Amino acid sequence: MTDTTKSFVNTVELGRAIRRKREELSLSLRDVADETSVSASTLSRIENGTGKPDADNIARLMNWLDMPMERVMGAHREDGDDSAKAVVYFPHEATPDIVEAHLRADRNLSPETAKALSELFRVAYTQFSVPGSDTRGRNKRK
Amino acid sequence: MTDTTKSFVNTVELGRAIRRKREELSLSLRDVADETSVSASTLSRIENGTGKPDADNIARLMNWLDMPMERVMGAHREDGDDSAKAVVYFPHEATPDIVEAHLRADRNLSPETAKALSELFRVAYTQFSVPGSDTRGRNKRK
DNA sequence: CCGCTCTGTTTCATACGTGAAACAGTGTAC
DNA sequence: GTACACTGTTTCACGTATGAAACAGAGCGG
Repeated sequence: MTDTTKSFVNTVELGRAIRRKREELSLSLRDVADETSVSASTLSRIENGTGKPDADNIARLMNWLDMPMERVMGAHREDGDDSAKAVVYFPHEATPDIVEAHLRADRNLSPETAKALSELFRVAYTQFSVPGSDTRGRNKRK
Repeated sequence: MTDTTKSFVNTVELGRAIRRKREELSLSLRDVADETSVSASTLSRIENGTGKPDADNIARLMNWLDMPMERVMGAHREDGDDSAKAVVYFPHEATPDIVEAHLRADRNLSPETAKALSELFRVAYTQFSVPGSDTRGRNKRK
């Protein structure tokens, strides 16, 4: 199930980002629909992570979010030495979810900071993540 | 204004890039199909610019091309340069120093977390940094 | 209470992208 | 010749993403 070689488009992340920004701006689904030319129904499905959005719609929404494509369409394959791709090994084993949980659990942490850092971590992680699987101690040497 | 009605996915550019690299490597469609998990038929259609590929397939092929998503999705600029490097634009204006200052100022934040996150941010930032946000100038300039 | 207007969600028919397989060439060997 | 192994292209049944419209609910004014 956690086959990273198959699922390239992180629709869940996209959906959450959209909902977050939309609620932040107090916009309705139809408002965003008007702005992005993505129908409200499709928008709802995307926010709820149902199905896989069309490429055009993804692009439109990424544009609306002002979010880099790599954030959602990050593809890391485990093929050989492509030294061009930077790989970072994070201190301790940590996944975005774990970090986010940590930050969220830290009640003394200001919400903005927690959010920003969580988002930051996710960006960096999805970009640099070790090709192996999740929290396993297997880090691939280059 | 935000004429999002335009097609964001430049399939023609993608198709040409694939064909170019494929022929450069003297690979058959089925070879690339094996490498990318994209069927040869779909690959042929993409190379010929027929239809609009699935988001997953686009991501797989971008990965195979080692080409940034912006090249195909969103505002694409005409440029003969093939410099393909992953670029991440962090949300909001944030430099490692600013973030570190924030973390340091947040006294309620556990020191280890603060340190780890600060370090993490610096690593990610220096890796991905978009020094001038040079060529794009689309927005989010700094 | 009854409309009215907003919200997000969910049918529903349609459109289309998909991969397997069939097809059409093109060499190359025997 | 005619087999065989390739190539790229296209057909075909199927799955599914899509937007319009219908739906369910909340809030509000009359």
